[in-house]
Amino acid sequence: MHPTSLTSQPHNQQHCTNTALMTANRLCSERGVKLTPQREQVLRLILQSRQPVGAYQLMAMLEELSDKTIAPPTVYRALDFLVEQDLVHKLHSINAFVGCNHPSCHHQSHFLICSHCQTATEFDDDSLNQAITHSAQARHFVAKEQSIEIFGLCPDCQTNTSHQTNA
Amino acid sequence: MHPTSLTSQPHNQQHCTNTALMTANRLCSERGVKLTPQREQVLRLILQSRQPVGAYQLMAMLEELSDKTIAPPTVYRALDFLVEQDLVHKLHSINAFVGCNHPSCHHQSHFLICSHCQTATEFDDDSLNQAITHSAQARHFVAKEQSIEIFGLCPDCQTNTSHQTNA
DNA sequence: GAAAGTTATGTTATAAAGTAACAATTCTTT
DNA sequence: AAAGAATTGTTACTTTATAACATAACTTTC
Repeated sequence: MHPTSLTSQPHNQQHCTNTALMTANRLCSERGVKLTPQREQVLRLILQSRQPVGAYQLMAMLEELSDKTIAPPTVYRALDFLVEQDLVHKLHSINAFVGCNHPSCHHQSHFLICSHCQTATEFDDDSLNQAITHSAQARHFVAKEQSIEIFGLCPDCQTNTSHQTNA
Repeated sequence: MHPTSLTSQPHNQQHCTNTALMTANRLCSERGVKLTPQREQVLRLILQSRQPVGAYQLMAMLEELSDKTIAPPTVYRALDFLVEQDLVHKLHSINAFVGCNHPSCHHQSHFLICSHCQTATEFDDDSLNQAITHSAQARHFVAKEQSIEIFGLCPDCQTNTSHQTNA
């Protein structure tokens, strides 16, 4: 397993989150930007969630935790920062956010999103990257950003054909 | 050029739209579903637009044309139908809709979206499809749908570095 | 061809997602 | 301590999308 992983597998969730937060702190410090308590809190909530989380879900969680009203800009600013720093990715198809798997290097990321349990698995496949680069070049298109989201059934949910959400 | 193309290149726009509408009508009839005047109108507006169109833009256009109030569900229902029938694709990153290039076959589609002129070019690259299938399979994931959106600069906007929107 | 069923559309209201603008605060630097 | 910059708080609003129910239009079937 990647030592700086920011996302969860069904093992030691708490440990992973902590490791990821430490990595995030280190990266921000190296980059001369600030992972303020508020930003770190949002990141923690995203990391602790098994599924991608929506901005308004995060708002509700923050309100629970702080016992005061949180307005949308508070969350969106934190998210903007985290996405900017590649600590979090946005899944456009479902308007939700997930922790980045390997935030250390600036990389292209792709997602497998399970339609059944909503788990999003990040992956970064070289041949896929090459295919994209090649496709773009063949069309004289200069590619900058990408959003690659694949829906289907994760390994667990293929066998568990039942109604459980795996949540 | 593909005989059943539903999208535009900077040539005979009107002709392309008409051809695409005929194809759409044929397909719907073959499939036993109805391309009602309202649905066809929405499709026409999408086809006639050079850029991807938002739902509320379509609403405004419909109001202009019909001179009466159009409510969101009217547009969204038509869009749902058109997307369902693969006559239109939704670009999730920008919440906008584009006509499908080759609606005849159920295919995977990918998009190059120009950050400068907002033009969305649909393409369907075999090696990219294979890379995706391979990536998914390697992770024991059963892929069903996909949303592949690549942002960057289209050929025109690389040379035209200026402020014009190419619209 | 009228009654029943189905599909499509109209209408009202509201939910969900995201941002603009400005005020207050805190953190930094001098 | 004062000035400047970054962050957070607050209010209001925009944009995107859907739920729920009423009405109208097609389509069988008898």
